[in-house]
Amino acid sequence: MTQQSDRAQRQHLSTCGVAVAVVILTVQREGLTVLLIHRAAPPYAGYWALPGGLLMPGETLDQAAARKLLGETGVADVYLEQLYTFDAQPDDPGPRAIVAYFALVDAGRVVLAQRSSWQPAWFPVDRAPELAFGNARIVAYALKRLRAKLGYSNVVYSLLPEHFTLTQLQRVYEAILGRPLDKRNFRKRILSLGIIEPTGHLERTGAHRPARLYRFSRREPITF
Amino acid sequence: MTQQSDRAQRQHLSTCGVAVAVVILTVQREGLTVLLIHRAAPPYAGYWALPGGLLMPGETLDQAAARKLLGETGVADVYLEQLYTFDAQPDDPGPRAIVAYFALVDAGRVVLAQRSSWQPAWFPVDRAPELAFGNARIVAYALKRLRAKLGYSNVVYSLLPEHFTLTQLQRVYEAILGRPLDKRNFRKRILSLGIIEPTGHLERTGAHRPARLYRFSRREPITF
DNA sequence: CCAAAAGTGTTCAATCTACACCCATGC
DNA sequence: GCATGGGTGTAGATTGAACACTTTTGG
Repeated sequence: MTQQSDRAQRQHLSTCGVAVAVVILTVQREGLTVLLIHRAAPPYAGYWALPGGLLMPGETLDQAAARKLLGETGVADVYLEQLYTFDAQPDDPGPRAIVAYFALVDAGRVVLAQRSSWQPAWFPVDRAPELAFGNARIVAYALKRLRAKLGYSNVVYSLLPEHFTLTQLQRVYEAILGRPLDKRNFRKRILSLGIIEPTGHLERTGAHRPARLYRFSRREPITF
Repeated sequence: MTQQSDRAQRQHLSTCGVAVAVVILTVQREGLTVLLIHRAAPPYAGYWALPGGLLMPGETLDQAAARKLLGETGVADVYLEQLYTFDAQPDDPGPRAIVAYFALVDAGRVVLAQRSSWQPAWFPVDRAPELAFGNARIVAYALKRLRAKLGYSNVVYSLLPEHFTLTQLQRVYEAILGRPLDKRNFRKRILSLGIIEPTGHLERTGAHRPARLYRFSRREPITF
């Protein structure tokens, strides 16, 4: 987000009671990480916080969340879902309610918006610093929901490239759940879920037997 | 809600961007019914709508929802849960976002707030009139969530009196799901869920064998 | 030839589904 | 004595969990 629009939002703030916050998650070598921005100005100057801000005129909640996501990461068309609406902390100025979203992005496609003074950075979800605005409860909630959705949805489609192997997919699941999974059972369950399909091509990289490539049948959230 | 506080909220309206709406459901002879109020004044004069309104100063979202529920029905301490946050319809005045809740109440305990000009009334969920503020999507969502939660939670505790028979409980499940359930399977599943326990007493009313009475182990939402 | 990752089936336990009859009571 | 609703068990199918070895490739 630019400094201009930030200022515009601050003026808007006293007349608008609702804000969005986005829990942007990705999987890297360190495991599951969350994108945080560093606050330079009060309130909570010096703290880290979730990307977020006020609704702009004429904008829907989903659009505001997508705008925040795009502004911080440069990505669109990823898994983005409303999580829950939290009360603001009693003593915080500004909005009364925070509509939280969570998004999953492929770390490889993200270009962090270093242009702003916000210094966005990835933190492992279990080693995040203390957060502004009581945002920690939002991250905890996102994590819980994500883990629950792994079992019956295609949430992770935006954490992987267009084509991928079952082993890559399994690594993502393991990173999110924080525990190893049995290979054969994983393959059976995933295939019976019907969210992915073979491309018919093979991956021929690496010092091993070529691997069948898959893709997600639908690259959009499936709701049940 | 009184006319005074309604007027106070209308003034508050232009400075506050968030409202709550409550889908209050109960089970009656006709099946699952939803509480609606009749709008006398614009916007949507003459339409039926969900009980709702703006957040009052210093109040949390949950408190606002509970206040609305108490104001319309006189009940508290029932199942009340946040559902989802919806965008207001683009052309509607007032709040930008509607935080929807759903509540389940025992029709026997409710005293409808006939004092106001709002004429609250129960409508079968599948035969409700056209609703103001695009509220129909909220009712549909509540219904879907309620049915999903039946299988693994104690949601229905506030639809039944303190003591009840398994058959009464089954009637409630059938009314919500809209289909008959097998008696033996229902009893096995419910008992294995561990949300109810026998009281040790018997119901001796009716021209039939006395029935064992049960109660819910916890009369508060269980979160999983 | 060796390291690295891909691929593949079976057994057992637990859970879910379908299904029918006898019993205690009030009238 | 009969109508009403209460109470109970089993067999078959499905689902989920545990578990180990062979294959192909690049270096």
